[in-house]
Amino acid sequence: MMMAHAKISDEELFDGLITVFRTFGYEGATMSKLVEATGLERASLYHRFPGGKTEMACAVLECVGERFAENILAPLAKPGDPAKRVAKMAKRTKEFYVGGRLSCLLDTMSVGGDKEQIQECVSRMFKAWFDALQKVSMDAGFKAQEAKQRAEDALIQIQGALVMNRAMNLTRPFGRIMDDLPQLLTGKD
Amino acid sequence: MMMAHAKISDEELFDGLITVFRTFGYEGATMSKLVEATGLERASLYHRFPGGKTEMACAVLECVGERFAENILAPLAKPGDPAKRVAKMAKRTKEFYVGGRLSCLLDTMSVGGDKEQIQECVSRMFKAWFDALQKVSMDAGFKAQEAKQRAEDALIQIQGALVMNRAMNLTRPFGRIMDDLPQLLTGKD
DNA sequence: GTCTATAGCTTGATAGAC
DNA sequence: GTCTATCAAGCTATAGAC
Repeated sequence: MMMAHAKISDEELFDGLITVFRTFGYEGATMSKLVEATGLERASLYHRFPGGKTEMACAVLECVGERFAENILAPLAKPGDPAKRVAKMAKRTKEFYVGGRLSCLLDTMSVGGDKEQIQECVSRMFKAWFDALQKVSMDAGFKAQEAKQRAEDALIQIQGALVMNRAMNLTRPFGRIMDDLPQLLTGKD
Repeated sequence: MMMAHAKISDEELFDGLITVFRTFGYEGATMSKLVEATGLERASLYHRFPGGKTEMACAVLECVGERFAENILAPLAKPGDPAKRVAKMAKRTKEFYVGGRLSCLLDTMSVGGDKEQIQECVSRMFKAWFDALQKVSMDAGFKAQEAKQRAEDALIQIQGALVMNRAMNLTRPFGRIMDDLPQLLTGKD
């Protein structure tokens, strides 16, 4: 029996790809899993991404980077009280990772890292995240060096909490870390 | 041409297996890579681990768990000043992860986690690590609840720093986190 | 206890119809 | 732009010689 042609939107397509790459990492994200998650056949995925799995992975990273910038980092650059901006960012981050139950794509995609192109994408996106955190910390009155360290600490704690959640199924630490972010980045609640 | 029989010690064998699983995760650790890293042929690996890749992964986790308990967690349970014990633990941890340049096996092995047996191993070993940290924090005078939170924070920061190092090639945060561990876990330096 | 050789399946990727 | 059908290569795992 012939299957109905699945004409899906870019958003649906990327939702499927993101889920697979985030859950299984680059190596674990097989074409079969990507086909199942998107509803498109192999050849259709290759039509959209002629560079194959590597191009899919990079496109997925870029897509998540854009969504992250719009939904999570944008509030950090708005005017107003830095502590309130960070609180908003923390709330959005909690939602983005579903209370910590989802892994970070940048984490899982960096495992095994023998594809230079992917490592470069991951590194660049982490840098954008870091810069946004450092900037809001400086807006709160911290000098560059102090703000840099606080931004590092924030990223470390977010990533660490997500790892602990994946490995031990602990959701509480992630929530606590998120709630403490305004204090960490701005010195105030 | 016939290859010389490679009779290697259990330690050499596990060194090879650990390196591959830690670097590439469970999915990325292919038999070819394991063969190359250990110097044994496929069939010889299956002779030692009849359960195949899954059994190898579990054995590797147990082996690392033992080494970790002996070299890193043991100093925590010795008599003496808790802050000094933690400092010793931190020093050993730095060496274990080569200044942060190596990933944590528990992290990379938990990516993709569709093998229940492996997830159970990872979770159990994290628990042992956590318990040792909580205990030394209680030895330093903190009540159970406070010590639990400090142990959580310590694990989160260690894991987070290792992720940041892998993804962004930043070694400095890991060293700083390690140096701050005595303060975090005991309240003193 | 290690090896060579191979089975059977899945992988990433491509050709060509519609 | 999606599909079916197929490829060569790589995968996990096994059989059997020494």
